[in-house]
Parts: sequence; structure tokens; C-alpha cells
Amino acid sequence: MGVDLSDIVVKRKITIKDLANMTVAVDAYNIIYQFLSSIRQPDGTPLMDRSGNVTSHLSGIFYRTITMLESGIKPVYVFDGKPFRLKNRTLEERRIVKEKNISDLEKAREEGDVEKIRSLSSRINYINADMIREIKELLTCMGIPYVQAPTEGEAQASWMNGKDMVQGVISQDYDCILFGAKQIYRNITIYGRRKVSGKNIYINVSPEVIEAAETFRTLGMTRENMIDVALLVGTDFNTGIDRVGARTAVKLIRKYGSIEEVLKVKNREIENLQEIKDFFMHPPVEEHPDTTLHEVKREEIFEMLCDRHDFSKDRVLPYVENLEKVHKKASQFNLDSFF
DNA sequence: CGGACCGA
DNA sequence: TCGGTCCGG
Repeated sequence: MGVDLSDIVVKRKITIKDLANMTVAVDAYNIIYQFLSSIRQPDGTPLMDRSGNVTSHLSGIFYRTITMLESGIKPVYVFDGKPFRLKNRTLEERRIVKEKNISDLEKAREEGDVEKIRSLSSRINYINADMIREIKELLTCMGIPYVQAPTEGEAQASWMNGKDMVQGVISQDYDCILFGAKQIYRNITIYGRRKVSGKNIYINVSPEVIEAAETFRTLGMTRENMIDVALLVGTDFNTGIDRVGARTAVKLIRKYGSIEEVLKVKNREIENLQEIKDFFMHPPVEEHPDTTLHEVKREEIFEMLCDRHDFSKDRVLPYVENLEKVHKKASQFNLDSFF
């Protein structure tokens, strides 16, 4: 997903403590996908309530949000709106991959290949409208702000970071740097481990920050140049030039100055070039997003999680108490800085 | 994913 | 107290 710029960005290892007292925009879909693929039983089945509704995403959002707050991080969740018109091709490609996975899964089930069943089922994630509705409902009960982006969530989150409404963006996607994010926080988990897709294996991935300004300075480039680089590599909205990765793209842009010139020399074309560039530079955004904490609706949290979705009250209770504690501290902090 | 639990 | 395993819903 998104363009791979890992070879050329400036990144620094961090710890969760480095995010203390920061408000950060969280790319909601990005994190929900992570929860859906990793919060599973060893055989690949996600957590479900007794009616068979998947609950991995609720579990993930609930517990993770509270541990973030306990570390002093204030999240603002950003939800995707309507995909950018030119994303259709990417979405189509993803749909084809998903269909292949589904048919492979059926075959594996017929053959009784346990390993394959687990591997494939963890790769097939469904996010549906009900899930999104319930996550927003849960966030409201928890007093956590969220923003509905008009189009891409990364675009909204990155724009907010650019305007200093938040001090960073939590997302795995490098595209954020193209949309104007200043700090992109990746691998933000407590233990710094991540499940390898489909296998019961963990790799250590330490939390890191990508520094936009430092990246641009090191490369001697502007954000516009970086967008040109990404377009050559290929983004969610276009196919790149064959055999051109991030490093090669940087060299090409350095040598020829602009993507238009590179394409002319190489006798290549990228469809809708200007429209894509404009979208990266000026995506439609919600200009007055909510970024403040609100009151905790304790009883509604229990109703949602425990009554409706079979979460254990004993397990949820201490988290709700910590949530209320953190909210009190935050409002105290706001009063202190006001006076 | 992240916490609880357990044996060294 | 550390590292592995188990479990949540």
C-alpha cells in the first residue's frame, strides 16, 4: 500500500516516550487493518462475539487508545472518505488479489491444509461500514476526537500536521510525506513487534519517526520534487516507470530537474500527471477538525463492549478507570496552562 | 496486539 | 525478573 520511499527518507529510532504530551493524527484505516490482521487466534480466526460479529478492531482500538493516553499521547483518529477518483485502478488490483486469496482459501479448506488456511485467512481483511460506524461510536463514548476526511485519510492527517494542529501522523504509509506531514510515526506498538503476514512469527520492528524537513534538506529537494520522485516510482494513483525505485527516481529528478523532463527524455508518459500532483499538494480537507478530548461515557462503553459484544466487564473496567483518570489529568493540565 | 500467567 | 505461551471475544 502506498509508495515505498523507505530507501530515501530520513528516519530516526524512537521510543513511545518520545511521543509524550503530543497530539497525533492516527490514520484510522491503517491501524484498523493492522488490528484485523494481527488480533487473531492461532488458527487465523479473528475475535468474535457470540453472534459471530468480528470484534478484533474494537478490542484493538479500545486497548491501544488507552495505553497511548497513558503514555501521554493524545490521538485524533482520521477516517477515509471517498477515494480519489484515480485510486480506482489500485482498488481494482487489490480486489483481484483478494479474490484470488479467497479462492485459494477455499481450496486450502477442501484440502485441509491448516497452515495455509491460517496464512490466507489472516490476509483477508474486511472492513465494512458497520465496523467503521461502531469504532466512531466507541471513540465518542471514550471522549476521543475523530475526523471524517472528505477523501483520503492520509491526506487529511498530513494536512493537519502541516498546519500544526497535530505534532505528527501515525501511519505506516510513506505517502504522508507527499501530503505535507512533518513527522510520520511508524511501528508505534508497545513492544515493537509485528506479526509476519500470515505466519505465527514475529519480527522486531522498532518505532521510528520520519522527518520530512530533514529528508528534503538531505536530498536537496522540495515537497514538489518528492512528489515527482514518487510518481516515477508509482503511487496509489499511477503506475510508475519500470525498474525505477526511489533511489533511481531521485537521481533522475536531480539530473533532469522535473518529472516532465524525465518523461520527455525517456519518451514515457504518466496519465493525469498534473491532476495527481495537484491532489498531493492540495487535497480536499476538513479545515476545522475536532482535536480535543471530551467526556467519557462510562456506561455506554460497557453497553457497547460488554452487553453488545461480550467483552468481559472485569477486563474492561480497569481500562475505563484509567481512561477517566487520564481525562481528568488532561483537563487539569489544560486549566494549568490556561491560568 | 497486548496483557495475564507461568516456570525458570 | 525475564522470556515463552496462552487468551481475549
